[in-house]
Amino acid sequence: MNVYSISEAAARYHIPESTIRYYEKKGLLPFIERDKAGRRLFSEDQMTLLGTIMCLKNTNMPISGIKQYVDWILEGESTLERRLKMMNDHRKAVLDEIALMTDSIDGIDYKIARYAKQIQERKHGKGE
Amino acid sequence: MNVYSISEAAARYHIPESTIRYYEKKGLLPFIERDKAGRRLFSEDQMTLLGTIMCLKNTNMPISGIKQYVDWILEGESTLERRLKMMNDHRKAVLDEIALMTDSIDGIDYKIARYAKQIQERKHGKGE
DNA sequence: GGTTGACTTCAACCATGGTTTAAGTCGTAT
DNA sequence: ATACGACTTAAACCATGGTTGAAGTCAACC
Repeated sequence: MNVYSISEAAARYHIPESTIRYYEKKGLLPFIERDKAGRRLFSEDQMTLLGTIMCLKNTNMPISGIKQYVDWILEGESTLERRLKMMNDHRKAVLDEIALMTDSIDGIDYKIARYAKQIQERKHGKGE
Repeated sequence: MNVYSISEAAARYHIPESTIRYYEKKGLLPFIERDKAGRRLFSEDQMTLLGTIMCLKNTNMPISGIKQYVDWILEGESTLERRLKMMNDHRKAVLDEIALMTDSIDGIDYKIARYAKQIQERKHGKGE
């Protein structure tokens, strides 16, 4: 079984090592082995978990929510339904957030159009 | 010219009054008049500005960025190009963020599919 | 004329999500 | 043997974006 150092994990997900240590301390990355010098060794499974954590983080799930999710994974099969519901609820929340952002872009586009027009008008007005 | 109270402004944009006071203190809402009892009176223009601020906030522009934008508005016509560029840059950043979220949803969907399958399998396995 | 409701100010407080710093350990290359 | 780079810990520090509390003012209703 291949293992990875913290710098490899950090590089793979484009995050600082300090963030990974912080996540471990918060309980998002349980059971990370160490080599005899005390350095973290990430298994393939833990890299995958970190990938999942990044998906959740990228979609603005709070640390506390991610922690709950990881705790349910550790608890085993009996939490499958809860995990499924959590992911489904989260998916919905993310789609809502994207919709809000998309709507807000319309307001921004309106500003862009107005500024572009005003700048054009000012150019044409020059020298008249 | 119609004017609005802070509670009307809060209701219109679904935010707490405390947030509006906070935004004013941060310089996002300049020149708000008061009645003789010291209560804020929002003009139609200021309500519109608050609407724009909410668009920027909903798309995760930091307060400092919104402040810069408002300062440029106050500075007048000479900042039109800068405002246009800012809105264009922001638009691009928002689209990138939406793309990242959309990609992350794929990871979540994968989990949803796996959990749904595992739950199904467990059901069928029961009683065998 | 007293109470109620909507507002005011200012400062203190809070959660979130990390980042930074200091001091130290280990393995390897010179 | 020593210097270097990669790593470790724990605690302190930081920015962001508000929220909350105390104490007070004012207009209007009973």
